Amino acid sequence: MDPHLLRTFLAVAETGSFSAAAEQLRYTQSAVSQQIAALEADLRTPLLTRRPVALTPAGERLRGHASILLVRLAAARADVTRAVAPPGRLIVALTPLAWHPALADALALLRTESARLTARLRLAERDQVVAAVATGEADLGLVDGFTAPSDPLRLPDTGGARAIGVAESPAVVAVAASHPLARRRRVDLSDLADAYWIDAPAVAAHTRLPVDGLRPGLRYDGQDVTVLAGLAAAGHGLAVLPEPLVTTHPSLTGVPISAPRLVHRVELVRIPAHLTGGEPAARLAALIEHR
Amino acid sequence: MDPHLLRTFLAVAETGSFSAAAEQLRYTQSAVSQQIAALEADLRTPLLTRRPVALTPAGERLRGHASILLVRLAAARADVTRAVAPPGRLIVALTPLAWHPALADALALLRTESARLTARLRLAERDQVVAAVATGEADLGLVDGFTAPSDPLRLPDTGGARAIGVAESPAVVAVAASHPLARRRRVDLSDLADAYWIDAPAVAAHTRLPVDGLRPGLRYDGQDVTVLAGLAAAGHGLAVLPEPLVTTHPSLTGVPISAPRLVHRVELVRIPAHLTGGEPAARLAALIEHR
DNA sequence: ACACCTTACGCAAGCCGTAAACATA
DNA sequence: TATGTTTACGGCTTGCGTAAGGTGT
Repeated sequence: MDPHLLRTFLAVAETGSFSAAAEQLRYTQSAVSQQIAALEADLRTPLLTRRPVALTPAGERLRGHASILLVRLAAARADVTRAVAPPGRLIVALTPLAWHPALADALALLRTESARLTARLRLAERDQVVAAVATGEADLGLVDGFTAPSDPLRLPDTGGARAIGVAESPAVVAVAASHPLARRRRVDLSDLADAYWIDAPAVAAHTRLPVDGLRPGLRYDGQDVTVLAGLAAAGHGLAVLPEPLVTTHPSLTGVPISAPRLVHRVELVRIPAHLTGGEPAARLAALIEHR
Repeated sequence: MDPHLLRTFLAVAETGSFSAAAEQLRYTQSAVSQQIAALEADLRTPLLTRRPVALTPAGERLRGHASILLVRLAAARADVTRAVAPPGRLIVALTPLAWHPALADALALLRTESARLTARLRLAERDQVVAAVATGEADLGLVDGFTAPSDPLRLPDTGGARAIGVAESPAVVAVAASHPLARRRRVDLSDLADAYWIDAPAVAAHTRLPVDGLRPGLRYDGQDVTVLAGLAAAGHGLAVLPEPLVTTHPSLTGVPISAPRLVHRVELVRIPAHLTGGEPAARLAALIEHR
């Protein structure tokens, strides 16, 4: 169970191909084959079926562990290595829907305080945001999701990063103004099982909505919220979105959700130990928390 | 950051000696030296001071990460490997104070149900109990600790094990019946900062009591609750213990604690995925939970 | 001087790449 | 037959042990 082997195992699992994984990791196809064979020999269990390449049940379990392990390993390295962070650096990773104008304000204030601050925002998926913070690639993270009111988000276990809620807003079903649903006062999500939904995993992990059986009609793989809103406005399907976002979009109507009780929640992700000093990241975290 | 290197690093950190670590891991002293050197070269940071051997700040941080990583690695291996658990096996790991007669009853009931069940109890420290469950060495774990009422125990992050509370009882200060304190109706822990305490880390992690400055007068390194109670009864010092335990001991008096609010709490540790079936462990968990 | 960690060096095992063999759609 | 994984084999690297060399108490 060398971390090296776990990394190539993950690559194979993700790409679904030995050769693609080899190319991605700059190995030969043969090396990947040997590494997988070594891993299977070590665990005395087949992890993948070949032709087609797919995960066995044991492989599925290993996949979950492996991704966590590799992040924690990187986090450990970052935590030990990180001696003195470059003082003028501030990298914030965030999911698209975690964006809030207040963040812009806080950043602006920060830039007036510290003369030459190089701030950088990076959009990414939720798991990648948490991983980036854990590994020190980002100094701060903002992630979002839909949960029951005041329930924490169920984030993946990754490194020693901690998350605290910083904002909650009502969740609504966003529909085109012309849509019949737009005239409803409120709606129960389970009544909409037959409707078509816009699946935009890179924007909002709709998969995690606490309602099963929602049928995706159109899939959008980009990260731009505007595009998603535009698709909904054009009548391509429904989407659950935070209410403030829908309100600012003229051709969208937000229908309150009667059940299940659902809010859009934003959480700030940070590594406790590394934000005690007066670094820009600590300052920004404080600004966001006590907004 | 090979797991191999992490393991020897931990051994050196624990033993405080390269040669002792080498002996423990069946290496030569030279190999350990080379491994530590490799680790330090990889991380570009000194982890240990030699002569005397002690952890640098970076080493301290790595120690925390390494122990978690190794447990998770073992947990991953166990989770993937564990194909079919031997049906008649049931290993329960527990901390000494997590014992409860109800556990004996549940086990007895289980043995009447399953004809040939080989049950086994293993006493260990709290972290080791969690680790044993995570790695599959134990099927079920019971850990205890002192917290505020209905607060969960702050367990170390180890593997994918989950803990749920199964019992709470009042915490009292146990003193010899002849002790002046025995006549008090109740007592504030912070008033007892000057008293002598019995430090028994293997029985109860008193270090974790939410009160600082308690001065240990006598240290007991065994795991036997009876011995600890006996020491308290003999007047060697005070000890915070669960009230039921003190009540059953004739020569001990339990003085209720007025502040801080404190209870003795027992939690059941288990791996969610592996207890869905009708295995003995799942059965026992259900019996304990719904007692 | 002694205990203990580090360095030098040789050997064995591990690991990757090339290339040929093999399997499946 | 084409695509893609496995096996065979050679060369290089890694990592341990033995033994000699430092270094602080």
